[in-house]
Amino acid sequence: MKLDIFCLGILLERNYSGYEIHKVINTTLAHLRQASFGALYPALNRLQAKEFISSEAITEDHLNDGLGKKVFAITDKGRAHFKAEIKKITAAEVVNSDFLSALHFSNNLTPIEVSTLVDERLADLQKEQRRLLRLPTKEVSEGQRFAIRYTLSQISAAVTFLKGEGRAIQTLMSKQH
Amino acid sequence: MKLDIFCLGILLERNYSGYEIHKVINTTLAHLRQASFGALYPALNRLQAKEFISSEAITEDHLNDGLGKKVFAITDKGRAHFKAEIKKITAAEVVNSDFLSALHFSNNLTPIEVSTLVDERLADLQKEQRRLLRLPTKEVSEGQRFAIRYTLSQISAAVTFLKGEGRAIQTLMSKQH
DNA sequence: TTAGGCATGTAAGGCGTTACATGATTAA
DNA sequence: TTAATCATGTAACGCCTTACATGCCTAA
Repeated sequence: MKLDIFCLGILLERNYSGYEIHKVINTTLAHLRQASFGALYPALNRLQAKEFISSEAITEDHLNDGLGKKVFAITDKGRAHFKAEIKKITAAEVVNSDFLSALHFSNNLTPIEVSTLVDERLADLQKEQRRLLRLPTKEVSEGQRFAIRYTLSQISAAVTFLKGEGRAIQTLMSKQH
Repeated sequence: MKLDIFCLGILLERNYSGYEIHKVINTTLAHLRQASFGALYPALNRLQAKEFISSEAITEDHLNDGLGKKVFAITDKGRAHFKAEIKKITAAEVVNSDFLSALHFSNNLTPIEVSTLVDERLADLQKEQRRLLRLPTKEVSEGQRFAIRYTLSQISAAVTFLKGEGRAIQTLMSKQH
């Protein structure tokens, strides 16, 4: 899902400034995707150029140079565009895992490097698990709860696997050396 | 992990042509990443320019225009580069799920569209599960087995979740309409 | 007063995909 | 002979990250 469309989806809920959208994506929606400012601001400007969103300047200064806080609202045209685009999404997922690739080639790593990698991944997973568990479950849609629970089940399986087999690989790797 | 480095890792095992590397990545290593020809051939040419790999022409014709089958072999310089690069990999993973994003915003979809999406994802997961189970477990390194088993455990958890809660969401979505 | 968060934006570059272009070999 | 698979490559474009540039507001 392109960032442009993702932003429209967020603005469906309520109005946001660009800075706020960045925060929402990278904190409460971090299980779906990430977004940097360098991608986000041009995306919002494209959406506005296509009249999918409208903006209202909040701070009075810098109106000419485009700076100062702006709050965006989705337009009817934007809502229609979002509904059309989300229907095009298929179940196909793109895989690209540095962690698994490193482990696949792990006979080029020392047992210590492997176990560090596994431990770091475990720590990241548990941090993400805590984040998701802190998220509000009231006042969110069924679909939002679904995405959270799905991710939690994936994390849970990964943690279990790494705690079990992750420990075992360190012993096995040691024997190869 | 950049495609260049990934290719070096594959060539560590044995010599391959570009076409064969493409096949290996997109079939037996599909749980790690994908690669298109448009990315692969320039990557191999870059690696050769840096003397990380060497090539031997197999077919005698088209030697001048760069066409005709070539088989690549990793050099000592390439081996050293790979070992240095794989050590740099951290446990951080990038998330970007169209499937989950669509479900997050699924109040803009009909119950039928949601259930189609879930069913397609389930079919994809089960197809991938069968592929991984058919993969040889002998003659592969401990790390390779680890990556396969990790992915299988993730798929297994996803299938269980979608079969259980995935059915439930269809009922819940219907009530919202 | 200074560090950190709020706020917007541009420029360069990285890494990839899709589509196109070409041609050989092999099995039905 | 024809379709599929083998085989290599380029060009255009998409979408993103990192780094840079600027400046305000607020609480310790």
